[in-house]
Amino acid sequence: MSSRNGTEDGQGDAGRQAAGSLAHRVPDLGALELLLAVARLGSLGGAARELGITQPAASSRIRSMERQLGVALVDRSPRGSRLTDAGALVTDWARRIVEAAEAFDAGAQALRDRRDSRLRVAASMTIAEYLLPGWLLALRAQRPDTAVSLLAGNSAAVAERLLSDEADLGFVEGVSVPPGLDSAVIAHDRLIVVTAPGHPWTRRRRPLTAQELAATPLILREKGSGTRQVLDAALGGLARPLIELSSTTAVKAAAVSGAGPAVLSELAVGEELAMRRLVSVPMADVSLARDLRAVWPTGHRPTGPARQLLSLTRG
Amino acid sequence: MSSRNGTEDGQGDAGRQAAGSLAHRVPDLGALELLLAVARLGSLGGAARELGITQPAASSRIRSMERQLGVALVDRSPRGSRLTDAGALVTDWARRIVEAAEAFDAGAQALRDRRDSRLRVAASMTIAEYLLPGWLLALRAQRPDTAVSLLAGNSAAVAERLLSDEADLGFVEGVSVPPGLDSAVIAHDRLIVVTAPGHPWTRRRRPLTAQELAATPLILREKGSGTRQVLDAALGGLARPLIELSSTTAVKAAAVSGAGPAVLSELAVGEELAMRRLVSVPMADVSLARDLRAVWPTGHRPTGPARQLLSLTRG
DNA sequence: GCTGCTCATAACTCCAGCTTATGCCCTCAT
DNA sequence: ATGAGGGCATAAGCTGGAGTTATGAGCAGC
Repeated sequence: MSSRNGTEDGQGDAGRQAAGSLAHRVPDLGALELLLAVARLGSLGGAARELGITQPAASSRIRSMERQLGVALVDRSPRGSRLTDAGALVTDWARRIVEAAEAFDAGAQALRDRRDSRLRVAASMTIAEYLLPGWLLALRAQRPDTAVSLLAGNSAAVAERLLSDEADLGFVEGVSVPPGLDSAVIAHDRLIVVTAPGHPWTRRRRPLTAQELAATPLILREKGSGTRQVLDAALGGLARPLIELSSTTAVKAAAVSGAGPAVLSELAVGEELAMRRLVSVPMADVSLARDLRAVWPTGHRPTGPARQLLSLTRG
Repeated sequence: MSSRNGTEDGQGDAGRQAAGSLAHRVPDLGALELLLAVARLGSLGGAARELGITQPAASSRIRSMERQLGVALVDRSPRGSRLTDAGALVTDWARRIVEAAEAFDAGAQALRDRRDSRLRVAASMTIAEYLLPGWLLALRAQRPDTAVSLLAGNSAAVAERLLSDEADLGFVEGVSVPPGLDSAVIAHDRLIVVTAPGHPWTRRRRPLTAQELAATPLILREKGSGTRQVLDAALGGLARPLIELSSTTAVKAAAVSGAGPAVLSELAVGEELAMRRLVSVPMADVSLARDLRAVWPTGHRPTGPARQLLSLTRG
């Protein structure tokens, strides 16, 4: 498969794993970035230069990654390095991790740069969690020098920040727009009913009715949260809580563990649905759609970086 | 914000970053896992126990993560630790990275366990890249003890493995099912035309016609690839290559850099579209849909783990 | 045959993260 | 009140991984 490299590969004791949490079985970010650079540049040394390390460091790091995974990733030759078939696959999977890390970084940086940023954003939790990092990344690609600060809170907090001129642009997910603000719909979201696989509702043949939903104890966010507001409005204030939890994550975890049905934004459960950790239960007559809106103080149309960010969120 | 912790936070020199690639700005996987455990258990010591390290190690690691990010993440108190608001957000972003890492791990492990696995899967590249890791993760959740091996290749290679009994279940994306195999459609995919933002096609008011597409030099996969087959069939074998590249990734990279329009599976460009690195160009009269199919030797209906994996891929 | 690209190996340094040992704070039950 | 126990912090010492420099070897093209 290779020329002279002698990676030795598999067999050894690489078949086993079990030991060590993820961090011991998955190469760290630096190694994954290096792998992507090698894939792109076709050379260990070139990749090393790009990352500001020396060639032997890169060589050794790739080698130890191959040992860790038990798979040969690159085909070394005296005139460059190409990915093996397995390496190409691994590189694609690695790219996913790196992209998630980039989103993390964009978000974390916005969280850190509290004041004196060129663009101050206030957003509700669901948007801050699931959408904003991607937007910030896109913004950074277009304007690398724009420092962005982020403050996450509920609709009222967002409105307050905007009106006191502590933020330039806000994002909310409520049913109504807080007074004193102009808004534009940037996306749509829908609440869906989910349960763990195996729940009786997953075997229903007819969609669930609002009455049934209202009659069943549910895992819910606390009163006052955007999610809960929409649900209560749709059911006429009748939602019966089985438990009330204060974060989307906690609700998901409870639902996954089989505690009962939950109602959540479809943004929040994409991964879980794809992986069959949760199953969506069709609804018949209830409209749980809600708009996601960008908001700003009446009159103060977004300009400069705020306008640019806004334009990124459409589509 | 806290009791006595003294994290000191921000200011220092945390506002700046720029230096160091991602790996220097994003905590490593071990730290992120630790953070998730703290969030779940509400205690540093508890999280430490779960990960098999000591309490001081956990404490110090969380602290250095806070220093790295310049944000206080957990609120320490003599009776436990809770996430701060910022911490909750960071934790959600971290979960994305960890989930990508879990998919990586599931895939890598399948790649390593070449022979003597309980379930041997052969899949075409697009499926192996984008869908299989998630399925393997779901399978592992249900049957942690099932060792899976993965071999990626084109449709012909998949068919060959199945027919020579070197694989138990296959996945292909071609237009036709190779002879000797039974199949079931498990999902649908569509090829879409994409360009970098700013390309003239992104400002079109009418959808693109097949003729226009056929008349324009495109960034394409090489002849023989599943993607190219579908495109050539849809256009009547007329696709004009601007360049031919041998991996989806290379095509994407070329398109992002503005080299020209490309035709790719929508599975492959989800991230790029969301982030506005690429823009989709609507098509008028061409049907670029294709089925993704599970395949197995005629007669040999999947049983055991193969059947279970198959059931995970539907829906 | 020389030059320039590639990669590998060896010896050494350094730091991040781990451990053990210890102490303070707070709560709860006796 | 007072101890027991859970939770966190600090200090000192160890270790391994990742980095460095220095050097050698394979292959291409002039």
